[in-house]
Amino acid sequence: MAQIKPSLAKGTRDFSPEEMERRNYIFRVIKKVFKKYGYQEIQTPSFENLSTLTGKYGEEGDKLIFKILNSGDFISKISPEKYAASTAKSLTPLLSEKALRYDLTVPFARYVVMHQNEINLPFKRFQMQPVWRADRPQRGRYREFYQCDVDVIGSESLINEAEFILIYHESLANLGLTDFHIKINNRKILAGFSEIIGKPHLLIDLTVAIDKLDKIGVEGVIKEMEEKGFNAQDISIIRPIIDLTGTNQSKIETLKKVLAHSEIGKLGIQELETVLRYAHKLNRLVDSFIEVDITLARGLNYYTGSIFEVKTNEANIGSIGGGGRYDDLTGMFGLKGLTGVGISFGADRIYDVLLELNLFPENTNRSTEVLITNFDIKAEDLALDILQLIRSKGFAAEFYPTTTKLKKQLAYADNKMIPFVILLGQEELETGLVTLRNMKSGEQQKLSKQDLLTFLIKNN
RNA sequence: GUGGUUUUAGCUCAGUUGGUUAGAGCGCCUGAUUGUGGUUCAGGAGGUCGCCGGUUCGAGCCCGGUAUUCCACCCCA
Repeated sequence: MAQIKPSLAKGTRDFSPEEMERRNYIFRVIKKVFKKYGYQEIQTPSFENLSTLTGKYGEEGDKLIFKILNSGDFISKISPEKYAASTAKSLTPLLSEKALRYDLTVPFARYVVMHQNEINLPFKRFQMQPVWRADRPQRGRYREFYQCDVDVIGSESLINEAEFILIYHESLANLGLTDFHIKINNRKILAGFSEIIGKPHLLIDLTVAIDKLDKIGVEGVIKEMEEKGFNAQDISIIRPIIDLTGTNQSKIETLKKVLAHSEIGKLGIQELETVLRYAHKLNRLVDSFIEVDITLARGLNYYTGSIFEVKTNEANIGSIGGGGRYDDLTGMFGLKGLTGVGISFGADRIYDVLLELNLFPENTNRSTEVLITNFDIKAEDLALDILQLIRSKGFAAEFYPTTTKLKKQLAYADNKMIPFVILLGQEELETGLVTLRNMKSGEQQKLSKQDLLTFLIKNN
C-alpha cells in the first residue's frame, strides 16, 4: 500500500487528552445547568435522510449540508438522457439520499413528530452532539463542531424564554465568563417594521440588511435597503430605529411609538416586555446582561417570536450562542400547532474563549493519581498486588509496564502530572515497606501497605 | 461559493539580489547521576523546504496548478 502523508480533512481537529479534559469540563458545567432547569438528554443519529434536512435552512444553508454519496452502482440508475438534462441541484437526490446533520434543532423536530405518542408535553430536552457544515473555515468556525441545544416544545409560555436567559447567564458565569451580553429581539417587531412600510414580503431582506449594522454602519444598511427595493420614504420610517441607543426600557418606548399602528409589532413589544419582566422576577442579577437589540435578525427562516444571541466582549470570536422561538417547526413533518423555543451553546467557540482568557481550572489534566515504578523484576509480584489494592480503593493507579531506569519513569510521572510515585525494589522487598514519593515536594516516606492506603485516602 | 494570505525539524519561527553543506529556541535522545523527575552542564539525532509541474548552469527563494491555514465577504456556533 502506498504511503499516504497523514493529514486532517479541512476544518476538522484532533483533540488531545488535555483538550478533551477541558472540553468535557465545558460540557459538564453546561449539562449541570440544563438538568437543573428540568431538561432531559436525548441523542439523534449523525446522519439523517437528506430530505429531512433540505429546505430547512434556506437556499444558502442547503449548500452547506454535507451529503453522503450513495453506496453501490448508483451511476447505472441514471440514464444518459436524464444526466444530460440535470443540474447539480436536481442530480443531488439521485446521488445522495443521506446527509450529516447540520444542526440539532431540525433532527429534534423530526424526533418529536416520530415520538409524539411517547413524549410528555411540554417536552424539555437537551442535546450535545457534533454538527457538520461545509463552510469555509476561519477562526472559531469549523466544519465539525459541537452544539449544546436546549429546547422546550409544546409550551407557549414566555417563562421559557426568561428561563433560557437564566440558563445562558448561569452557564457562562459558571464557566468564569463575566463580560458578555445576551441580546434579545422579537421577530414580530421586525415584521412590524415591514408592515408599517407596507412591504411585508420584504421582511427577510429588511432583517438581513439591519442585521449588518455593526459591520457596515447606518449608511451601509441604507444602501443595502435601497438595493433591495426600499424607497426613501420607507427608509425615513426605519431610520430612527436602526441605530437605537439607550437603556432597554427607552428602546422599548421608542419602538412603541414607531410601531403604534402595527398589531404584530405591538404584540412583539408586549412579548419582549413580558420576557424581561419574568427574567427580572426570576433573578434580578441577569438584568444587566440583557441587551435589547433590534438589529438582531438571525438567519434561520423558522424563528417567529423571541430571538437570542450571546456575544462575549472579551474575545473577538462572533457569537457563542443563539436561539429563538419557532411556532411551526414540526409542521414541516406534518405535526401542526406545536410551538417550540430553544437556545444553543457553541462549545468550540466557548473553548477558544476560555483558553484565550485562561479560564480553565488548573490540574484538569491530571488523571493518574499513583504510579508504581518498575526497575527491579523481582518486585513485580508485590507491585501488582499493591497496584490492585490501590485501585480497589478507587484510586487511579498504573504500573510502569517495562523495567527501565528510574529516571525515565519519574520523568513520565512528571509529564503526566502524577502526584504520587511508589518506588519498589530490592530495599523495599527486604523491609516490607514501600517508598512513597510526593512529586510536588520531593519528600519520600517508607510505609506499610496499610499506612499507604490510609495516607492516600487522607490526601485525596 | 468570491477575493486575499500562510505553509521551512515533533512545536514556534529565522533564512539577504536565485549561488557550496538550510539555521535558532523549545521539545526529544544520551551522558554527568547503574535507585530519583521538574534546575544546570556536555554531547547527539531529527528537514524529499506542503505537493505536482515549469523557468534557470543553479530554486527554500521566480512562474503555473493544487492542497492547507488564517483573513475579508456570504453565512453562522
